[in-house]
Amino acid sequence: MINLSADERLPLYQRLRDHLAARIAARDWLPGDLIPSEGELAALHSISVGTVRKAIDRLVSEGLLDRQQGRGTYVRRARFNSSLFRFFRFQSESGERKVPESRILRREVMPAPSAAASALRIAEGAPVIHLSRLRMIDGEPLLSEEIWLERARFATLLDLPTDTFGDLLYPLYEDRCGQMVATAEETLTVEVSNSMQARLLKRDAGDPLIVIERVAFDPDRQPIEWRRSRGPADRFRYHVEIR
Amino acid sequence: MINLSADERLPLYQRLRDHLAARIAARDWLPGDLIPSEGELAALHSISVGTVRKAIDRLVSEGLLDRQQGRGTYVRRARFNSSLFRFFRFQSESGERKVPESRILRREVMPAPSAAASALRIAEGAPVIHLSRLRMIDGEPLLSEEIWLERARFATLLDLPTDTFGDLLYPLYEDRCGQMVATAEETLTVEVSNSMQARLLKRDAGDPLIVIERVAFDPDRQPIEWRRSRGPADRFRYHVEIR
DNA sequence: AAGTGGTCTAGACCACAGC
DNA sequence: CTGTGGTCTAGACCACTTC
Repeated sequence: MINLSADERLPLYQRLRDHLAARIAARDWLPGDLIPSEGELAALHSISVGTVRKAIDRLVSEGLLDRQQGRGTYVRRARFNSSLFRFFRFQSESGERKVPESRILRREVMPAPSAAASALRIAEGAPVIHLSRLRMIDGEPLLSEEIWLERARFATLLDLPTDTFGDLLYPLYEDRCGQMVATAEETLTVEVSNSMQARLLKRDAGDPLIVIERVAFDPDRQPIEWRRSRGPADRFRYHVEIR
Repeated sequence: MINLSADERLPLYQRLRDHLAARIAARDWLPGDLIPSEGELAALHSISVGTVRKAIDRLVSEGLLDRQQGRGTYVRRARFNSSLFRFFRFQSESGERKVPESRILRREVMPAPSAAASALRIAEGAPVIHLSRLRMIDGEPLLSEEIWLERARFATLLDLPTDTFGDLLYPLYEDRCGQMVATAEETLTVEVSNSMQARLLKRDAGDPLIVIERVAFDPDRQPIEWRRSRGPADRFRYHVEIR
């Protein structure tokens, strides 16, 4: 039997949820893996199957797990197709969505600026990796991104040539740094572009930009990445359902 | 005992969910009302409490019900305090949120323009009520709204002086027209203001605007209102959680 | 003290996947 | 056929609200 160590005042299913989330975060099970069956988990922790079900229900609704009747319960593969598809429309919507091309413009280690430090919950001035990146579709620039990562977690990124990063960062984080993005929070605002941003995005200075600030969390709810992306507002479109 | 009539192949909790949702749509219980306790519902339909709980869980996660431990389960009040609070920030965030003042600038009956007709799923040119409305906080204009309503449903609005409409339309729809808004869909884009919009919102022509197009649905999922609102982009802020 | 929702258990049976 | 998740039951005890 394995102990659920967390705060005893919390309900059992909550503690099991946290325990499972931690095991996923620790890459005990990788995305796509089958986790133990409900019965096995119940026996393992000496709790009832109903309680295990409730913990798993939570993780499914949080998007970490995926049930399949008759087969079992899987760790879900992270599929953040990036903010691009949620927030921007493309004229070239001819059928399939393409993954936008990415170009890393800059990579440096620096002391964490205060906004990045507070988003990542680390000390101001602690060493971070800063990336500048431009994302394009059909050669047209759509997002200019500034990305901050705690150096301790992502040191292996520094050994890799930036032109081998590929078009998506999150798979790179998983493969190279063992860091998995599970959820994220984004805040959108509108800004007027300065001349540098305008040049990057091939717009005119003074044109409106959408600014997307994102904090990405691992399955343990620790913030691991902070980024600020800017894209031309004329391409922006966002749809919500409210209830 | 009351029969859950729906398709017998569906799980019991699903059929109960549908039954309860229908009773809410039929205004059997009004927003704010206490529904019968879990035990009462179980006895009423001769099913077990666990099954009732699961049905109620669904409705809670769909936003139709609201549980309060020790008190009971309530029909959730539609609290669309307008897009204002979801999409805009206020400097005067000192404590409580105020309901913005509203001024109806214009009310007319007209043939439905094609965008309104397709959103409301009525014939193009069918008679609709068109309202223009300005929403302000502390005297500062924040949203300029154009609203379209099917005349058949909302005819009673035409008998009411517009200066008695009050600051919120949805309570008015409920009280005067028996029309209840349950859900909505919104699409956000960015536009550059023309001189008329700029004057209304006290900005300069050419300043960026957030455009919010909303279709509001009744509990039966029929569209009942279409509106297009414009607000100054410098006040815009939107937060999403992704998973 | 009585009534409500919240947690937890133990077990039955069903539906589906895979051998 | 076996093992998995999905549905449903019946009942215990806890935590909170109200009177």
